[in-house]
Amino acid sequence: MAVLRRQPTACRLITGFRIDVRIKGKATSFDIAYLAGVSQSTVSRALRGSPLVNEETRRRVQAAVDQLNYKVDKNASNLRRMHSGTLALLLFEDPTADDSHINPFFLSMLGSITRACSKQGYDLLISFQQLSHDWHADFADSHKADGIILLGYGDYLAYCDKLEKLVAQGTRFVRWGAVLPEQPGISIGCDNFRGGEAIASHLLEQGCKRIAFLGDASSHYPEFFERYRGYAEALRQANLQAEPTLQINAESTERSGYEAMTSLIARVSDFDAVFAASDLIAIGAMRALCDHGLRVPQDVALAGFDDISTARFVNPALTTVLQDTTRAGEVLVESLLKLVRNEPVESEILPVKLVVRGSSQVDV
Amino acid sequence: MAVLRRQPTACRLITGFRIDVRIKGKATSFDIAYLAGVSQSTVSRALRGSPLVNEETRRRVQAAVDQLNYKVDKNASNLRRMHSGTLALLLFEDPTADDSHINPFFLSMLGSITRACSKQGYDLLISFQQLSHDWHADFADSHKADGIILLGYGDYLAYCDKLEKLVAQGTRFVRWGAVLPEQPGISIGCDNFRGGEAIASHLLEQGCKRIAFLGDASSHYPEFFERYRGYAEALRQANLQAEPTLQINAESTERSGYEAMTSLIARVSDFDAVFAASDLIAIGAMRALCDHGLRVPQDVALAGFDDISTARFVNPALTTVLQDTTRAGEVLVESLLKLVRNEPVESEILPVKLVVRGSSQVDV
DNA sequence: CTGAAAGCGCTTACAG
DNA sequence: CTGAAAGCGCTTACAG
Repeated sequence: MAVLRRQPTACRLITGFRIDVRIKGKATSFDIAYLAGVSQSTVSRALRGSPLVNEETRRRVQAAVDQLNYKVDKNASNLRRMHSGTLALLLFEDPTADDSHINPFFLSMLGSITRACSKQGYDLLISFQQLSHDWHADFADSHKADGIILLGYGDYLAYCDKLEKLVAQGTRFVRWGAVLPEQPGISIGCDNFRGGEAIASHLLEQGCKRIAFLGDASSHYPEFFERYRGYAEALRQANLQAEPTLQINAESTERSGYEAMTSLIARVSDFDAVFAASDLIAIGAMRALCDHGLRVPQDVALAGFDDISTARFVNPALTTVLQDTTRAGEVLVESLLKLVRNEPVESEILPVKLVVRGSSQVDV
Repeated sequence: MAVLRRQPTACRLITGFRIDVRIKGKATSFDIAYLAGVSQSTVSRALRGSPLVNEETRRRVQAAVDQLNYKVDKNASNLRRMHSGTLALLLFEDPTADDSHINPFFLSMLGSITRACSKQGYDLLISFQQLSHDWHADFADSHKADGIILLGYGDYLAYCDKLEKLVAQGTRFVRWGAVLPEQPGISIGCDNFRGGEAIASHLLEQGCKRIAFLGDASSHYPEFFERYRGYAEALRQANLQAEPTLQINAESTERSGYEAMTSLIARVSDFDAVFAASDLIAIGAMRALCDHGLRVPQDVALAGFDDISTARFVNPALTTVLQDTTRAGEVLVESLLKLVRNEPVESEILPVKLVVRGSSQVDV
């Protein structure tokens, strides 16, 4: 009798659909409905956890689902619900970077973002982008993602107006980076200023007086700039001054750190400490110092920023600033989902922690 | 007149749909059709590059698309085409690993896989998985992905029967790992055996006689085991033998390398070289050697495997084996797409390259 | 609590 | 070369 009541489903079966199911593993909600002896609507309700479904019915549906190893088709579900259930992560790279030069810090962020997404039941779509590309239109518009997380490095000013465009077209996004007034959209970042201040204060406490800064210090790279401003502030409080000759531009790679350090050594002889704007820069700098016969920390104290996992294992171990990437990933995803749900969201600055290791402890 | 001919579209407009378009940025192919003065079918054909469309018509459609910033809805398109346009990457981790302990080598792979995917017009969905989870059913079944790339570490034997299940249920997948006979499915991997052989031969040429191996050497970890077998083969060719006391288990983290090295030092005093099964292990080992007053390479020559970007910048720079991750990513994606298209595919072993640096050059 | 039906935005035979 | 129509597999008002 049940069979007679469900003509459409029976039809599917008669036309060999069941064989299809077996072969391709593509049972539909109609097959579940047939097996459970209910309507397809009820299957859908049961699977979406609707309170309207009777407990006993729900159990029968679940049994059929298990038996056929059924999974709701995301494409159909998303299409109908006009919602993608997916967030997109755009990871920017310098145009020059090859695969192996992605900052491990971003990997760590990637891991925690992925975890945070799946905890919220969202998928994560990842795209590596050159800053120059026309990325701003790509994701949200094609309904692939409900919102975008922007992560990466590169010239901030060059992509600022793309952020404006995103805001203008109503795309939901959050970015990881410096949190400054007047920025378009929502930003989440760590407290770069206090991190820089903490490093410089620590180096001053170690008795260092001439502390070099390796990394860009301009509004093109706001995160490094904030670290620099924190460093300058700590110097000021010690009645010292940040000297332009002690600042060398570097991007966040070991190679760039090596080169910056080499050029500093060539230009200046009386520095007693180096604050590298990232751990990768610091690792390159450490190598350069060593190649030039300078000992860390006896001749030059050294500190980085990020606390990537290698920092603890270089020799000597690297003093640095820990960014809590797990928390960062969660805040990014939570903020973006609030945006998606049209709830109010604020930019947020996450605390950092100074991690002192051998590379800066002069008297050890 | 054109308006009269397109009732359905006109309807959409009358009911305020156009306002929707402006606000939500969701133009549909019907809006494009209206604007271009053609049918929606033609819009779809034009956009999918059908040869059936007149050049002039195609141009008009394109103009409308540009004007409304239209993007094809992937959910609808994929649903209709019964194809997701998406590949999934499952990255396995040890249950113990936290975010910051992901091997940079896998990041590098991730980058090149992402690039290879977008070159082929596919999206990449990423999921970090514990080996223990019920991951095998997750992706392909829910139509989120046309195929799966498996990448990661962990006990091979523990997940081998899950591979069998994947094969049994017809899921398309390729895995990165050791390429061995009798494995279920398609595997792509580097030539771990020759890599291990090359390292050991090189160390022997440097005059080393008692070469330790840091890393698992059992069928639970086939990649490390292949490296170990290569190492043992090189020793054999030099009329030496791999000694069990000189092999210490380690997983691919700096910490594990540090611990393995420490325990080797405690147990054995007369080794003159260390071959670490990965660069991370080597970096941890280098630190442990140093902490115990042993100099690299004067007292102990050291080599790793992978050539992560940090390898060049530790001090001394690390001798290692380069895996071509760019090529690896391409081969993984190409092989998977062949599988998706039901074309024949074979497992493949990619060549490696010995990279000699300071850590193993005893006479420098 | 349940079922029949409309519709999400496309693609693609089918019929000119 | 083009259009009208069916249908991909769901979700959700609507009507019991």
